[in-house]
Formats: sequence, structure tokens, C-alpha cells
Amino acid sequence: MSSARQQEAITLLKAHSLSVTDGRTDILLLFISRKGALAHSDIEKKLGDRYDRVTIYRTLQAFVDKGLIHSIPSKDNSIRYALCKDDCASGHHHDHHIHFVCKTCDNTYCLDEVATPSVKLPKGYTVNQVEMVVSGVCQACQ
Amino acid sequence: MSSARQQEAITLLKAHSLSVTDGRTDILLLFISRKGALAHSDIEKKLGDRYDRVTIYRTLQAFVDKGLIHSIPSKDNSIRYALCKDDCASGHHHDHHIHFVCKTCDNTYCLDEVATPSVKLPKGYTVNQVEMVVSGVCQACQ
DNA sequence: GTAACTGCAAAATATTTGCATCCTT
DNA sequence: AAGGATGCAAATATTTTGCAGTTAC
Repeated sequence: MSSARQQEAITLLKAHSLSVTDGRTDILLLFISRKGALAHSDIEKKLGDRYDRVTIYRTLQAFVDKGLIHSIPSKDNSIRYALCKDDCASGHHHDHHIHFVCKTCDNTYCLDEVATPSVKLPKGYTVNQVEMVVSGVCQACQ
Repeated sequence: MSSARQQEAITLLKAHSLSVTDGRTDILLLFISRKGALAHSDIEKKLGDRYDRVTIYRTLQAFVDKGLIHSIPSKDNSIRYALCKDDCASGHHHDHHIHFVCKTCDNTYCLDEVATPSVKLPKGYTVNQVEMVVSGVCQACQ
């Protein structure tokens, strides 16, 4: 089971100055294998017997802080997280892609190939970050 | 204190088939007077001595259900709500505007004059709803 | 008068914090 | 060896549910 993915996870952790522990590796593996986004509760469902709920909270927070994953805004108080692309670094995220939430399978995907369109705001606003979440039906569920 | 705004609130409630009670009127007044969006906790801070927390939950839910307010997705597990425009009706919301979160004053505004740009998704996706949240610095905080 | 709204109590759920112990570097 | 990560306990916060009393229509 110490596979290529396992190696990938370890490399990613090191690259983001996170110490390599079983918990972090396992949680990161979830993100690597399953391409969709994960909420805290999803992770708890899958690993809750192996790791404490608190550890999952702290791990996700550490991952966000170090630019390994980013959070996706939601309307239902259950933030989902997804892997960042290479151009995210500690401190500043660059999620210039949109997110898609499928109403049928309830998965959330990063559509890396679709950039967030630029918006023109009224005079006086400074734009810092743009988040776009599209909901509908995904390819698999059509 | 029974002012024009009070009348506006009552009219709005009736127009959305919500019965007119003190609690609903007061909460709606908050949305009318303050143009920014409000989270549950904001409302509780302002009216928590007058109304039960549970009533606030239920009132917000009723407002959303009847198309009086809409929720704005967020990254921090604190959903904010804002008044809907006239073209929102019970059951189906039409928030085709973008939302702006100011990092300085932490207010959230609906920019009704800025429509959400259309996005082109890869083949196979059906788009149902588009949410756009822009963060930065607002006019007042520049 | 009836249906709907409200407050209170309580349950269920989610999140944070402190601390002692263990593990990574 | 030292600093950071983890688990456990517990505190805190958030959201939901049931029910009895009250109010709007």
C-alpha cells in the first residue's frame, strides 16, 4: 500500500514544510485519490475511527495555512476543501479556477481549466480575490 | 418609531405571505436600514435581548423560503443573508448579482448593478446557478 | 377559531482550547 | 534533544427539535 500516491503525498507535505505523520499522509491521500472536494465531515466519516476529530480540524487548518489545500465557500455551513495547484504557496492562495457543485451527486469539483472571468466593479472598489461557485449537474450525472 | 421603513417592512412581509409579527418586522428592519448583509450572529447581537435565538433561526429560514432574503456563500461557516430584489419569488431565487466582501470593514454587499458574468463550462455540465463573491476593499474603506 | 409564530428546555452537533504524551526532524 | 503533532477531556458555540402558550389573520 506504500504506493506512488503515498510517495506523492509525502513529497507534497515536505514541499509545504509540513512534518510527515500518518494522519497528515492519510488525509492528504484522500484528497489525492478522490478528485472532488472534501468537507471535514467527509474526512471524519472515512478516517474517524483512526484519527481524533480534533486532529482532523488541526490538520485541515495546517494544510490551508501552508497552501496545500484551499477552502471553497458554501451556502450550507459545511466548508469543503480541495487540493491547491502548484502556484499556491504558504500565505497566498491563487485559486483562479471555478468550483462546480453537482446537485445530483453532491460532489464539488475544481474546474482547473475554467478560469474565473474578470469582473468590472464600480469605481472605488479594490478587487483582491474572486470566488466563483457554479452549481448544476456534472458530466457523470447527466 | 412607526416610520416609512416600518411600513415598508410590513408591506414586504405581506407581499411574501409571511405573517406580520414584531420579531419578523424588527429583523426585516435590520436588513432594510443597513444595506449590507447580515449573519445570524449579527442579528443576535442586535436583537438577542429581545428575541430568542431559535426565533431568529426560524425567521431567517422562513425569509429564505419565501424569497425575501438570500444567503451568500462564505468560507468561514457564517452564512450571511441579504435582501432579495423584486424578481425573487418563493421557491426560486434569482440572485444574478455579485457579492462583495470588504476585508477592512468586514461588511458584505450585494452589488446589484454588477451581473454575474456568464461562464463557459466543459461539455457535459449543466449550469443551474452561479455564485460570485469578490473580496477586497470597498469604496468607504479606501 | 385555527393555523402559524414564539419562547423555553433540551438534545444534537460542531468547534475550540489546554495539557500531557508521543513522534518527527 | 526540541519542537511540533496527537489524543483525550472539557469548555464553548452552533443548530435542531418538541412542546406548550400566545398571537396574527
